[in-house]
Amino acid sequence: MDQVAEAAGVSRATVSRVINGVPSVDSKIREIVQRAIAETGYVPNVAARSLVTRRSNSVALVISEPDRPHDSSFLNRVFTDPYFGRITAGATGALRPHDIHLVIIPTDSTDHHRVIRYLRQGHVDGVLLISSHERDPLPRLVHDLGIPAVVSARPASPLAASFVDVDQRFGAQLAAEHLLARGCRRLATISGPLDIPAGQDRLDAFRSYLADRGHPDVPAVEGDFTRAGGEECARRLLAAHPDVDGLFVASDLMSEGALRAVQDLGRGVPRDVAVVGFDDSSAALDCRPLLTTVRQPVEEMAAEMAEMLMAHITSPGRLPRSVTFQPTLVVRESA
Amino acid sequence: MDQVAEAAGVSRATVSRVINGVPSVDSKIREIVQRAIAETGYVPNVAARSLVTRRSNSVALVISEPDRPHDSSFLNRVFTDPYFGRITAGATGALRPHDIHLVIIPTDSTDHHRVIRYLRQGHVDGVLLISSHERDPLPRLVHDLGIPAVVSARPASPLAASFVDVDQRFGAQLAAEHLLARGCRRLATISGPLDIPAGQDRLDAFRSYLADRGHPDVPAVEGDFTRAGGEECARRLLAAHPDVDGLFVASDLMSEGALRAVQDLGRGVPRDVAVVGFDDSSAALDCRPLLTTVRQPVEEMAAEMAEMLMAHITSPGRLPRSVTFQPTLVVRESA
DNA sequence: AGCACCGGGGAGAGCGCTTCCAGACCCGCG
DNA sequence: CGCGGGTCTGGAAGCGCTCTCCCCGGTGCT
Repeated sequence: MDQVAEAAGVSRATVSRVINGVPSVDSKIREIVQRAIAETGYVPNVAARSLVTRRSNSVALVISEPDRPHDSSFLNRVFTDPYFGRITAGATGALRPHDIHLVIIPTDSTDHHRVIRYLRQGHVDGVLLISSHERDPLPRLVHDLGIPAVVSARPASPLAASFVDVDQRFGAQLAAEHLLARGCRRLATISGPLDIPAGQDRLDAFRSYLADRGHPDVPAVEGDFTRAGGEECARRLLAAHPDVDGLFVASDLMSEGALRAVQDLGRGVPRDVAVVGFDDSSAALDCRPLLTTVRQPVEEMAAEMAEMLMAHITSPGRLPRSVTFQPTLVVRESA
Repeated sequence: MDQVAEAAGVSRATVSRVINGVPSVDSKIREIVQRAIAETGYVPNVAARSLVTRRSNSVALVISEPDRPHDSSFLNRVFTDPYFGRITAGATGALRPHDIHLVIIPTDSTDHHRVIRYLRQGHVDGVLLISSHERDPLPRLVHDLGIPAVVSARPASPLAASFVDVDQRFGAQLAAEHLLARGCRRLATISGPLDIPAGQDRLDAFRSYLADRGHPDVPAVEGDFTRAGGEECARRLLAAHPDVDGLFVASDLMSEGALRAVQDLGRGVPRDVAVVGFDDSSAALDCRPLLTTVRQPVEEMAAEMAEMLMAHITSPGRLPRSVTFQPTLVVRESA
C-alpha cells in the first residue's frame, strides 16, 4: 500500500479512500491512484482490512444434514441432491452484487462444535442455515451465538430467527387437486422423512385435502428424499396397495426411483399410475416419463435468504421476519 | 485476550503461547490460562491472527467446470455429480487433523477473475484445483499467482505444478480385459468429453488395447459425463451398431443413463449387452442391474492432494511432484 | 560461594489496513 | 484585502494478535 501511495504521490489514507470508493476524493487524484494500483498490481490484504472493519465480507452457507447411519456419507447426499446446487446458485447470485463471498460448509451432527467455533472466530459476517431436521440443535446454537442468521425453513422449535419457506401445505394440495382432476381415485403418497417439518406438512396437507373430498385413509410410506429410497418405497406401496392409480411423491429425487419401480412392476405411467413429484429440480427432467411436479422456487428462496441476511448484517437491530413463497404445479408427462 | 491475561494473572504473550500450544509453558500456568479461557469464553480473532502469521488456515477447493451452454447451470452439475462429493469428503478428511478449513469455490469461465482475486487477497493459504477441461486457463492463472497449489489431474499444457491422477489408461484396459474375458466380441464405448484428457485417455487406451487383440475400429460416441448424455449416447450407439454386446461407459453417471437406454431398447443387461462403467461412485449402486465398474479411489486421491498441498504450504521451496493411483475393477451385475 | 547457563515469562514492536482529527488550501463574501 | 467556511488530504492511532528480544530466577558446576 505504501508503494501505491508513493507511486501516486499521495498518502496511504488517500489510497485507502480510493479503494473503498469514498466519494470525497478528487477525481484527478482518484484516477492517478487507480493507475498506480493497476501498475503495482496491488491487492489489499483482507486480514488487515477485516481486523479494523470487523467485517469479513463473506457469509457461511451451512448445510446441516442429520446423519442417517444406514446410507453413505452425508457429503455424498449433499453432492448428489440437486436441491443444494439450487440453493448455492440462488445465494451466490444474490450475494454477488454485494461483493460477498459464500463459504459452503456441509456438516452433520458430528461436527457441530467445529462449525460453531468457525462462526465464533469471525470468519463470516452471517450465516445462511439450511437445516431441515426437526431436532437439529444447530439453529438454536447459531441463534445463541448472536451472529446474523437466516434459516431455510420455519425452525421446529420456536426461535426468534428470520427464515424463508415455501407453502408446503399448498404445494401438497396442488398435487392432490391435480391427481383428482385427472381422474385418479385410489391415491397414495411417498412422504419425506417425518422428522422434517416439510415431510410432515406435505403428507398432512395431502391427506387432509383428500379426506375433505371423500378420500380418507390415503396410504403413505415414509421416504428419505433419496432416489433409492423412493424406489423401495414405491415397491412396498404397490405391494400393499396394488390398485393405486395416483401417487404423490414428496421429492423429485424419490420420484425418479418411484417411477422406475412402478414401471418395473409393469404399470404404465401415467396410464396406470399417475405420479406427481415435488421440487421441480433437474431430477424431474431425468425422469421418464418427464415428471409432473410441484415447483419450489428454490433459487429465489435462497436469494431472498441472502438478501435478508445482508439486511441483518448491515442493520444489526433489525427484527426477524419470514417470507413464504407459493409453489406452482408444473405439468409434464407423468400425471 | 487482555481479559484472559488478567484473569489468569499472566501476560498476553503467555496466553498466546498457551493457545498456540507452545511447549515451553509451565504446565500449572498452562492450566490456569486454559481455565481462564474457558471462563471468559474467549475466542481468538482470526483476522488479527492471520494478519501477523500470514496464514489463514484455510485452503480453497476450486471446482472449475467449463460452461457447456446447452445444459443447465454448472452449479447444478457440480451438485449432482457424486464425484465432487467424494473429492470434498476426501479433502476435508485429510485437512481436519491439520485444523485447516476447506472453502469450496465452484466456478466456470465467467468468473475466473473473481476466483483469482479471491486467491490474491490472501483468503487462503493454498488451492486444490479440480480442473479437467483441456483449455481451462485456470491452472496456469493459479500457477502464475505463485500460491501453493495442487491440481487434480495432469494439466493439459505442461505446468510445473503438483498433481495427482489415476492411471486412466490402465483403468480402460481393465474394462476392456473384463469384457473380453466374459466373451463379448462386439465392443463399443461411450467416452467422456474428448477435450478432457481423462476422456481422451480412456477412449484411446480402450481402443488400442482392443486393437492389439484383434478388435480394430471399436465404435465410440462422445459423451458428456451426465446421466442424460449417457442415455442419448447409448441410443445413438445401438441404433448405429445394433449388435454391440459389450459396452464401456467412461463414467458411472453416464452408465446409469446408458443402462436405461439399453434396457428400454429391449436388450438384457448383462445377457445381451454387458456394461462396464468408470468411477465406482454412488451412482454405480443406483444402477439396475448394479454396475460393474472401474474404481477410482477419488477420496484417497483428494486426501493425497490435500496432503501434498499442506507440504507445499509448510515448505515453500518444495519441488512439484505427482502421484498416480491405480484403479481396480469392481465386478457387480452389469458385466 | 560464585558464576555460567538455561528455562520460562513479560514488554513491546509491528503485521496492513481504516478512520478520526486536524490542517491546508481555495473560494467567496464583506 | 482579509476572513469564514467548506472541501479534500495527510498524520497518526489503533484494530487483536504473534513473536522477538530481554530479563529474571533457579540450577549445576567449579
